[in-house]
Amino acid sequence: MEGVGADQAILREGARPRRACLLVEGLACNAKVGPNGRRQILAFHIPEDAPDLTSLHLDVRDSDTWAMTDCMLAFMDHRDVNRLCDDQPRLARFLWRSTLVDASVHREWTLNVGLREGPSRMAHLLCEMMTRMATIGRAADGVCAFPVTQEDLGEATGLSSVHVNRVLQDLRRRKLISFGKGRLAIHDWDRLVEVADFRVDYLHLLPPRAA
Amino acid sequence: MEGVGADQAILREGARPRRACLLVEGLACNAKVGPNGRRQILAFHIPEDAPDLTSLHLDVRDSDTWAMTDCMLAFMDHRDVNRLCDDQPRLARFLWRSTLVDASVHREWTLNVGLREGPSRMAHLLCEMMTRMATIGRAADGVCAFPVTQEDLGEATGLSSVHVNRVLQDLRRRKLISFGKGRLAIHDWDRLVEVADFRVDYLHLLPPRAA
DNA sequence: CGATGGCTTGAAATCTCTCAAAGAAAGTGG
DNA sequence: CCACTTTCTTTGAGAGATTTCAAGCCATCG
Repeated sequence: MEGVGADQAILREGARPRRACLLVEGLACNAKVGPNGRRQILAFHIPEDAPDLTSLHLDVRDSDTWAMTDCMLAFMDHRDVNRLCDDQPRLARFLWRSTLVDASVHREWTLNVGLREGPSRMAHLLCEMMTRMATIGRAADGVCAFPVTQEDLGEATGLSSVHVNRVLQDLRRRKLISFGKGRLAIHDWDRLVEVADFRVDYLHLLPPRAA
Repeated sequence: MEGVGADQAILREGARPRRACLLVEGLACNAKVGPNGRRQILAFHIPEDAPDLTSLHLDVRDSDTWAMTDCMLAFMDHRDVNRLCDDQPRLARFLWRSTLVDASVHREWTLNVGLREGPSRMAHLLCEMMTRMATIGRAADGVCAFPVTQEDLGEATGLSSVHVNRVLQDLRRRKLISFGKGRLAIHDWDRLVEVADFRVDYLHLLPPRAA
């Protein structure tokens, strides 16, 4: 278990990690810097995510992982993970599956950035975050923590921070959401989903286990 | 081995394939339709690609796969693939790895669409296609087949077909490329790479095997 | 209390889109 | 082989979304 402070790098592009990590607490993101030094956020990581299963079989990291808040991480050597996977095909399949879900989310993000316009694009991101937070039991009554700046939202959606501000105002004016002070509240889920064109399938959520 | 005609669906969103497929010949793409019925192409598939390893561990397909030209496909039952993987960890790792590379490509596409502008975005796509075609031995002297319409290019880059046309004209005028009649020629690789901000790492190409 | 980082606003500049039409190219059937 | 149809490409021009630049505001923190 290790802590990483807010705005610190967890993993850098070009690194060759020898252990896998699990995000236990905090908010992190996966990002790349493009031309003109601008950053594109490619995914957000919330607790229970494994932000770097990718390195299990890809030598060199192709993107950065940043802690957006103070984070707590758990680690396990690749060697051990691989041994476990060899012994327990079900575990291997579970981990593999989770990387496939990540890929599916990436596809949806490409679509999001590629053909939805501002408000819809932002709405989609917010729907996704709320859904995922709910899945790990960290959302209640349409409210969850989402401690990012408007600039971060811009980097995730491919919008300028100025435009993010205007888009958020638009969504607020329509009484769909509240956002501020690290907190996201969705006031009208159905309408937001509609604005976002949010179809949850791409998250490939597992059916809740019987209790 | 099965053939699929141009513009036919190979796999549909919502399907639950029970076999994996390998593209032997032809050009295919992975795509989703967004709101307003527009299509976003998420990846191109060339021979030797396995366009649907995803279904090996994800029950329901989250995107469509289309044949862009006549395609030839080889199939193998998931059951058999899984059995092989259980017996041969190296094969399992190879297949898993290949899905991780797909994810990496998706990340780069998100960046591409998210923060590069028209000409750069198009240039990046063309660099990627040329590199991948060269990798399977299907490019020579900066020329390869790329039988897509400008509309297709628009769907892959998130640009309108009208704008694609103008962007292509721009790249042609700068003597960087030729494109037409299903053929792509890159005249000045270095400058195109620069325009594209193309850094090949994300493709995670394997070092060529010793002969 | 000053300083810093984040949020908000306005206005002009850009890029990209849409609409509309015309020109090439390719395929089809007689 | 030509006439015809369809699909793809090209052009122009106005509309729209989004960006950039610039400034001011507000909160938080040391």
